[in-house]
Amino acid sequence: MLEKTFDPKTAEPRLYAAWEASGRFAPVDDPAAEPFSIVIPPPNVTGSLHIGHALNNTLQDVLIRFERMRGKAALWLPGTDHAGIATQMVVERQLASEGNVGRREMGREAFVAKVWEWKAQSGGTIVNQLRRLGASCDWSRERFTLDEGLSAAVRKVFVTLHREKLIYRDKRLVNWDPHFQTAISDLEVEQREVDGHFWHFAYPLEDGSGEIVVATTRPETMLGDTAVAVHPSDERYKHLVGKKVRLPIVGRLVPIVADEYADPEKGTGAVKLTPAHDFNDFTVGKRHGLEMINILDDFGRLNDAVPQAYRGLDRSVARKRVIEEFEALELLRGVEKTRHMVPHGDRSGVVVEPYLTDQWYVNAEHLAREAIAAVETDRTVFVPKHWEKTYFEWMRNIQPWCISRQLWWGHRIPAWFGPDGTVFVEETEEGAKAKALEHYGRDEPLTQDEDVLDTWFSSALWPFSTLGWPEKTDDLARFYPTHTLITGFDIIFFWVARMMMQGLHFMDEVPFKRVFINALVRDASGAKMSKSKGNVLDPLELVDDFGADALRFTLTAMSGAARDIKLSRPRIEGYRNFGTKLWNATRFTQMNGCARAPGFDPAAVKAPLNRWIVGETQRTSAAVTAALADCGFDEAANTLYRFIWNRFCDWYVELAKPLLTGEDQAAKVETQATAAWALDVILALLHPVMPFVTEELWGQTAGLGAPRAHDGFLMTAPWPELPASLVDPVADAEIALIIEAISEGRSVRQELNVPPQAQPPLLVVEASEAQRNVLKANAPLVARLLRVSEVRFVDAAPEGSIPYVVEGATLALPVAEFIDLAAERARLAKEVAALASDIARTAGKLNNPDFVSRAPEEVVEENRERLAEAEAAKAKLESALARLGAVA
RNA sequence: GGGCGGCUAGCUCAGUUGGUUAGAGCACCUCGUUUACACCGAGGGGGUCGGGGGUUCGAAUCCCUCGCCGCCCA
Repeated sequence: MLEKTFDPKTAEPRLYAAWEASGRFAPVDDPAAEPFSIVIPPPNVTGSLHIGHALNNTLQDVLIRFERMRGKAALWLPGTDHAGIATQMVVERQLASEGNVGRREMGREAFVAKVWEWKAQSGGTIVNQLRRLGASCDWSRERFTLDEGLSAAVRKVFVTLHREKLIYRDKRLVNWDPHFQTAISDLEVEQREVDGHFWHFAYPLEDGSGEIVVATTRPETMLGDTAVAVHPSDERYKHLVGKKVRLPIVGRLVPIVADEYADPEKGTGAVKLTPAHDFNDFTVGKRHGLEMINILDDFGRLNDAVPQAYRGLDRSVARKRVIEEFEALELLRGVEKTRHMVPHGDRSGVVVEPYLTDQWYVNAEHLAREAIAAVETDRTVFVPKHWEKTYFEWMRNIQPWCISRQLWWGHRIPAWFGPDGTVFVEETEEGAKAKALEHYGRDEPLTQDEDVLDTWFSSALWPFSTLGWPEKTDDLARFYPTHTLITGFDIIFFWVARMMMQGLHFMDEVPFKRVFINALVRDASGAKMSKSKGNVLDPLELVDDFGADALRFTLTAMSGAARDIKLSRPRIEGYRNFGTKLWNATRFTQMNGCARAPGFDPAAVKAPLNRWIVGETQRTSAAVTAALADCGFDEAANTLYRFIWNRFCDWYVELAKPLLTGEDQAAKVETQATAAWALDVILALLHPVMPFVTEELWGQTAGLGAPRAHDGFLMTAPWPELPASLVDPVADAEIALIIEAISEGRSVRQELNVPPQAQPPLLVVEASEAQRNVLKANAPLVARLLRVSEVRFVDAAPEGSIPYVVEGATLALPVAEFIDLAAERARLAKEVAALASDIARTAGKLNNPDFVSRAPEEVVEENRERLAEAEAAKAKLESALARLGAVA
């Protein structure tokens, strides 16, 4: 006998261990099985599971379990990402907190060794947390972006793209993060609106004929100014173009140039140009051949290109000093407050500097062409579709991708420099040496590029590098392209787009046929969860409190992708209760001898109740299958919830009780077998969403009756495929009548405050022949659930009985002695009013010639029937009301 | 400034291609411990579907417009 509730705390670890030990997380070996693969969005190796991971991985697990049960060779390939900046940051912080020397003092080799140590120590955290969630990843194929195999893939891709001139070295402005002292890509820059000022600075004209006033939000950059620009058609300044100004403080003479970049409407209409520290100024500077003076060092301090007094100052200190000096020189012409966008590093949070350096770039524009075309032609589809727009928007305006990072943790760039700066890009040092020998005619010392690659460079290869590429492995042949990618919209650019580019370029095939973009999890009030706000729900804590199934079901049921998920504990609690409900329904069947019958054929059951539940089960299985096949995770979950709770438990189990305890042995046996059959189907359908409780129940019921065709784990049991012919409309109608008779009768009783103990008969006043037969055959059932003494057939409702109409039949409860006549009149009047308004609406439609002539025939017919039914019901209730009036 | 998403019951959300009386869960009120389940059962109240306009026989659903909220890009 089952316990009263499921105990996730003990059962989940036990079940997971058993699954994992079975080796069945790996795809089946059967070459006939259709491959179905997904690759995990690799979490940061040193990270820990947050609620977003929980959602994303739950959906992946739902999908992979579904396809595995459908008999596919289902592979969910897991792994982790080395997460360059993030990990290096964590380790540096840890070193500092332990009072160690910094990484620079420590040296590259020692530092990287430290990071590996940290990875060894904390790298297992997140994958173990995924296990707690129930993720059925094939751990035997687990990969890490810095694995030797993946590193080989990275080198091969780099070298190939370099040969194709799609990777090149260039000196241009990059986004420089002074905190980490590295370049970052455009995507890693966050524009934040901040309060600032416009300072108006006067630059004296060289010839002493006056001054020109420029406005700037960044005073310190004036130390690197090399021109002033005005709009060519700006009458105020036309006469100054070609003249020079002498930069205060610096003393440098710089030209006034005419350029359309200067906006006459903005500020003073004249703009200072610092080509080495502003993206716009850089472009203008190129146009006019201006000098580019870099005034900063890697740390964001002023360098030796500025006057002595400023050297070594932090940029923020320098800003204050410049302003003070302008004031002292009486050249400050004004200050206005402004709000403006300032670029910040997304990891460091510090203000990013445009900085002139040599970096490696990918010609993303070239690679994007095919990636755009593939989505345009639906070789890869986004679900929901509208995310394609976001993808296209970015892809069509893509900029060169800066891929070098001045970090130590990552894939070191496979480029070696000779003494004269000649670069040799090869997969190995030996290869580079050979090329150098060829080039120089003798051995020359080579030094490898110090930089590493952007983490996303290796992530972009994930769908094929994890399958063994560049080796021609069986896995690669079998599982590439992958089927579905499930990820968040926040990394469409970072990751999805780049996988599309690299996959198409190197595999000539899209990396995945479908991309499902999952929602963002927020707190109950809709705010983004963050540690600083303290509104974070820790998925592991939720698993502890409610079990993994409850959390999974909640996330799945709320995953309607159009909107954010507002997660709250009461919601999870409710779905925990759902698991308990199923548990107890199983417990009930167990107590009542429900067991699988050998050779049970659901199409052959006789009792209408059993025929009905068989049909309902079929409908549910078809709906759930269609939903899951289409990434309709929420729909699948909600369909199951309604079926299991509101149909199976609320009605089937209740209606089956008399059969299970009754005298009719044949009906009893059939019901036991049907219940066992339906429950097996339910467990299978629910398994992808709630794997633990279903697996446990599957195991607990394994010994009841005939053995299952599949006697292993539910996880690998076949998915229910039931023919639509199992639906029996006659049985449906019969059960509908019974359910309605009971429901409506209960409603009458409660509304009129008939005492629960009272057991009047149920009177059947008017009903069709078929309906009479159904009510007669099921009299004990109705009597029990409606708490009436019997079902009695009468010719007319006696005085003081309370009639109600269901499915066109008139039933009545003789409960006059118990009730308040005024309450009953009110009830009837309310019903009559509701019917009257319905009649008015329907009649209005039918009296409209346009409706009758233009609406489809079946819609018109439906309305005619509806009107007739409502009118009949209204007449019955009105006569009852009249009788009551007479009594009073 | 451009784009996307949202606005439906007190709260969180469903509502296929326009077509019964717009649904569910939670919360709330009433009743109930009938041999699966109080992590339960029965019943009930509660919405002019953000505003306005339009198309249509018919609009929560399609179109236009305005408002508010959130996000992305510049």
